Amino acid sequence: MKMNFIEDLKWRGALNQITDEAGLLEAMASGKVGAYVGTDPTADSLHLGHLIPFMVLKRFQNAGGKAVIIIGGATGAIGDPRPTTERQLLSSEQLAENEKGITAQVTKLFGDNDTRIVNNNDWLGQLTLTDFLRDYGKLFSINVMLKKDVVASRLETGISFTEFTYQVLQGIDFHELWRREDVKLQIGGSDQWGNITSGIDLIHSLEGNEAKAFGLTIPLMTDSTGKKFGKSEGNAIWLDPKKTSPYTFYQFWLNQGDADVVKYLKYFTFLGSEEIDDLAEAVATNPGERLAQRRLAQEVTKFVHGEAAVKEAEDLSTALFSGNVATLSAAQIADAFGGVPSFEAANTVKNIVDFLVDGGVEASKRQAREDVANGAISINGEKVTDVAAEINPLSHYDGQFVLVRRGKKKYFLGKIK
RNA sequence: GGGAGUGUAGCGAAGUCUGGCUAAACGCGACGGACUGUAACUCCGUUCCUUCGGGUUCGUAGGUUCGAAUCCUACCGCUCCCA
Repeated sequence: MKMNFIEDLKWRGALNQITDEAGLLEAMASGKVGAYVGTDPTADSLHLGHLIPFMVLKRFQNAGGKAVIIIGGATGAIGDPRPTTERQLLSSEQLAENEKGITAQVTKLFGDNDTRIVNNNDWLGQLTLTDFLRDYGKLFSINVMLKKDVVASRLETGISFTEFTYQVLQGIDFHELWRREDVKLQIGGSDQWGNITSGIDLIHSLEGNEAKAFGLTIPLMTDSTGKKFGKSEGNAIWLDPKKTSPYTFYQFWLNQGDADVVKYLKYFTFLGSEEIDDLAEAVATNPGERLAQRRLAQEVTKFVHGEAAVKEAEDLSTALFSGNVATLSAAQIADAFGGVPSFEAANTVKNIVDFLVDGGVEASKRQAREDVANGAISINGEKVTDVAAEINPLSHYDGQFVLVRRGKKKYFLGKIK
């Protein structure tokens, strides 16, 4: 049985609020309509949190819609208010750099025939202050703006006029896309509800109450322990392979707990209900197999980094967790371990503790000594427990590499200069 | 402008009255180890640096003292109340 776009989202647990479910389905049925997700260039890469609305947009596209993505060059210069504190403005250089990075990533994820990627600086950047106040400002009621959750929470601690205005800009975005790209739906995280409804209200003001415009938000993602999703050891998981290697990315998904994996399969993959039900069954009957985790890791890594990256990540995982790394050749090391954090090492014999600290594997000598003494350190596949041990970087792999393992599964690759 | 608080290790939070036993309780996080499914739970260890002698810390700068996170002075930051 085939579910429609909304039913599918509900089944996936990916629907938080929607303005007019029946109206949206009707609009989708009566012709090709567009939906958009906006993202501000607050960093030079997207992370897993950003992926959530994009996945929904992709589903919309798969359901026959047109996908539009706004890169918020202009809104990013203003800053979407956070519930607690004012944002630090980004420099225009930083902003430009972030825009470049994020545009490239989005293009990689969505860059096909049926996707439009636009930058709101193209229209917001042209708007003069007086036009802004006359054409749009009149249509926004301060009273309504003050009631938006984010603004209300900030009235206690203070909010600048700049950030207060953000919702107007996002409203203009929605209208602009409505006008020029036939976009009828805006998709965002649950914190975007206020901004989305601002846009819908603006469209109604400008185009009449009959104008079709819809909004949809996605629930905040948390793991089974209630923690915010998407961090690994305190670090964000980035989509940029230079910031988070495909191997680390793959491992992040592979290591998800049984309690979360089915939820994530629904959220982050395009697998259908039968297949996910089967995987859920596998988790219940044979959790040790981790069939669901493996499938999750494959699917998401494929979506973000491509088929080849999946194979590399799996090969590397196999090498690290089952193989004997000491027997690998230098070429195999170079080939397989590209995804592991690396450092430069001198070609001279060095004490193990100094070697680890100099390579950035350990933060201090005290820590290094502790880990060595605890048997947490392996060099080229051999455990080193003597704090006084000397490391000869040229002893393995044709003198090109030193493979360091800290703990059970953290690897570092020393490249000999 | 007046008044009352408050500032301690990554975070939270004791210690301050009654100076030394305090490199500083405890919790969280983080990092290791055992167990295991490259899990979860649980358990154990570590968590300022170190040439392992010691060194440098409790907002900042001075002062009192044999000795200060603890007492005094000034300054800076934050919070609350009144105007």
